[in-house]
Amino acid sequence: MQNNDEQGSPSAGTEAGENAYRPQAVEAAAQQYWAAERAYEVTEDASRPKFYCLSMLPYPSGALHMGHVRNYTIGDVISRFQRMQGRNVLQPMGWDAFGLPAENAAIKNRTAPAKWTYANIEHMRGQLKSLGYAIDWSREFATCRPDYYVHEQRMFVRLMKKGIAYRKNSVVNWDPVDQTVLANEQVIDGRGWRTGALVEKREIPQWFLKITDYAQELLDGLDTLPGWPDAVKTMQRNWIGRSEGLEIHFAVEGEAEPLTVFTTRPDTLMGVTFVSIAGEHPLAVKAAESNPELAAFLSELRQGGVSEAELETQEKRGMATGLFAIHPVTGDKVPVWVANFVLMGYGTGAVMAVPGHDERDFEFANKYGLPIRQVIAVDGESYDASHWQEWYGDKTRADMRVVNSGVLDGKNYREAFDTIAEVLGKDGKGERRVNYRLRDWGVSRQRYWGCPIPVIRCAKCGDVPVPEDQLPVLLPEDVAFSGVQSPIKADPEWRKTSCPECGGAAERETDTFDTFMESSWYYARYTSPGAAEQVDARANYWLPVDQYIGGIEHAILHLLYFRFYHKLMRDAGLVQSDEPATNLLCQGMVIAETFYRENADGSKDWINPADVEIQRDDKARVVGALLKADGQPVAIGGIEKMSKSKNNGVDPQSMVGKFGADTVRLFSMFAAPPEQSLEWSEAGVEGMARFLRRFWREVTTHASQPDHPVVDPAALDAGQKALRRQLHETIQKVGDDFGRRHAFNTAIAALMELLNAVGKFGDMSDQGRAVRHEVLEAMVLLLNPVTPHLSHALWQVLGHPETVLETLPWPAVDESALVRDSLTLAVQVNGKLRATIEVPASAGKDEAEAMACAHPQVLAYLEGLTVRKVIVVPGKIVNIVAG
RNA sequence: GCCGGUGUGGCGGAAUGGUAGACGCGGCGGACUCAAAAUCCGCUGGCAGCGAUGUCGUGUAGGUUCGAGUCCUAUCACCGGUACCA
Repeated sequence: MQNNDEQGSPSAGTEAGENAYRPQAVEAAAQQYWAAERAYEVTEDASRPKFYCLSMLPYPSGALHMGHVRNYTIGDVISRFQRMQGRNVLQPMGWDAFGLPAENAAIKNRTAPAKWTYANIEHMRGQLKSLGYAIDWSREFATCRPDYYVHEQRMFVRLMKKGIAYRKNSVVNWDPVDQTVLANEQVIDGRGWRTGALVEKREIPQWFLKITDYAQELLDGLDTLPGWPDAVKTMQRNWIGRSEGLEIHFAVEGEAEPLTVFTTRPDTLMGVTFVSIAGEHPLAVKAAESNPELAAFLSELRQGGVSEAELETQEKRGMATGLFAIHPVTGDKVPVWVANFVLMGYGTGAVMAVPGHDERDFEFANKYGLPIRQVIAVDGESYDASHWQEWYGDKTRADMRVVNSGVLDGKNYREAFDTIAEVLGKDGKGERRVNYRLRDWGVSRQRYWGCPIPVIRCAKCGDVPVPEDQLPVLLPEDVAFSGVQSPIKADPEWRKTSCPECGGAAERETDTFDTFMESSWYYARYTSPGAAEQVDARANYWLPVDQYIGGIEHAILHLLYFRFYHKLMRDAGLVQSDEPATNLLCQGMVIAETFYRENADGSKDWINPADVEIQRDDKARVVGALLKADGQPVAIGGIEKMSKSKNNGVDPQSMVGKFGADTVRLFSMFAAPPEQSLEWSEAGVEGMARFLRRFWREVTTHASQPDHPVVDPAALDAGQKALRRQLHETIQKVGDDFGRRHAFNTAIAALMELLNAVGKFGDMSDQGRAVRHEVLEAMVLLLNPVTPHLSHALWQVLGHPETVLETLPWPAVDESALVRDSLTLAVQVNGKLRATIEVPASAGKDEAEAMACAHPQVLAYLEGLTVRKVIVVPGKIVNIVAG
């Protein structure tokens, strides 16, 4: 059905066929040559600067999608560019092979997750290879193989011994019908996605890594990363959430243990009118034992999922426990309430409530009729307990003062903070404390398709790490997936073992690791293929990663665990650097238009953009769309992230088949700057194919011309000089755009402009052909990072032997070619453009000002006005201020 | 809810406080062709004008500046993350 020649190679079968650009043949030849030469396999080389260019490794979901193509093309352009700068470039690839989708596929298709995963890897590797990336495939691995995860297990048992890995209870989503733990993604509107049952919160024991021990270092480290985007660093800072405050102990009537709260606003302590605790707090649980109404409320709070987005958007609700806390300064009794917005996982699970000066407490107090006390005042504002105002909660205002608070009266935030810290400290009722929002990393998953946690549970000895000589703990791959239950949890035989310490009967841990564990250290493993330990000395040659590239959706979790794990490896003596990557580029999503038809029952059938024809009015505005198959209208659903559910994904493989890899690569780099979202447009892709055909034709036509002398800069006429100047300006811009700005789209635009100029340059004289040759040869090299197959072929057309282009140097800028005789300046009158003037390049400010003021159009605007001031920006603009 | 980001012609985007709309797509007109495709040439932000040109214009409302798409304040919409999707 699909005939490539019909759509892809328009000149096939025409007279120009001999000379035509045939991407399939060009790409196959280049890829074969690179493979035969092992062109991109690298080893450590102390004589050259290294460059480690890393793209986030793919999850083998089944087929490559456009997001992968974009990610890996950005990495490949940077890699090839850096090679042409003389660097020893490592660009590896692997597979993040454990994960939930393999289990879902297993349940749906009754296949083993391992089989599904390996088949996907085979398929996707072929797809990646067809795109011609300069990858060192000899370093490839899949994280689901024991020779990969054994190192992760070994690290974990060592971390247990260090006390960094520990076990505690924490809350999960529980599906009461399937009797399984659900991922947050599997909870939809508070119900399990398969069963539709109301989800409950349930506490179970889980393994954690003490990332909070590294909170301060992770925070401080951000200041050592100028090559990371500010947005990512800001998000990580806020996520870690360092705050300085006081931990304050409230005695509770009838209880031996005090109730401890953390607050950043001890200056408002005298405004405390109640204390709020989480539903899971031991005090609340105890109080509920003798209070059926409270018990009912607590069980209501247990309904629903555990995600922060769900918890934080719930209506604020609470109930009195009947308990009273004693105010540490006044000795007053204040009630203890359960509130659904206090989370057991944060801080101490209890907060002091200051409704007068905290907006959430203010709403809560008004809802439940709890007292509100003003303890802060600012100049010229009166306090009204029925309406919240911004200044109530603002501790930064210079004129804020504490009131109604005894010894604190008249003090500002800082003074009151220090005073109360001292007062409470003396009595042992409170102390200064730095708190982090960051919580320890829960690494346990109650799933099958993951790395087994190497722990043995013994009734006598407790949790015992699996001895290192017994590692790896293997995950069986040949399993039947009967229901939703993990096969290793369902199999009593797998669990059975003996305790390494007492030798008695014991059971293996059946939970597996969070898949973020594998993706936290894979970058280090690429440097040390085959190493007996996690990494060897080679890691210190390649690390840190010089350029890391991946989606912005990883800004917090993956990129924080990645930094944390690197520090764990450093503290284990495995690597020497403090941070894993010096530069980070976060690419945007790939999006596309969606189309659908609505069924009688209101459901929607989503139609792929490839099957739809767009209708436009005479101003080219989109007015509708037709299904190609039946010519009948379809509805337009808006532009969204490419996804299976909206059927708006464009298959990279079919695009490569139709246009060739170079065209696909060129479009994905041209259509948008890398950090913005990219809208797929097949018409846009056709434009790129057009550009490459024109370039091909220009080079092959030129190559068929007679020989020419070398360029003699002194002998050039104005037209030849102008083209040569544009070439060297373009070399300068493309180098800067690729190397520093990562503005690939504008680099390509400049190359298109250069080709347009060559197309108009009809000069067939000796020097004309010599300049054209210089331009085309440089363009082949400048385009090589983006369209390496085409450049590989055209380099030979230009008379060179076949070679790996990355062994050639990047074109050099000839500064003397950039010199201009005159410059164009914009002339403004009162900030509005009124004329442009040509001034000699040597002209100074005074000369430019004089010429601007003498311009007839400018004089017309100045009539009747007095010139008050003239601003001259050399080479840019003259602004005449007159009135 | 909270944290971060984005908003410019019909569309993707360009403009690193200095001529808004480079480059590409789409559209319109023309050349070539028996015809079509491909290719090539010209035009293409709105309004007014035959035109030269004028005028408005970067989500919305203010502000700073000789000069603001760019900086500041407020606001709206959309996107990403929110700790078990990866």
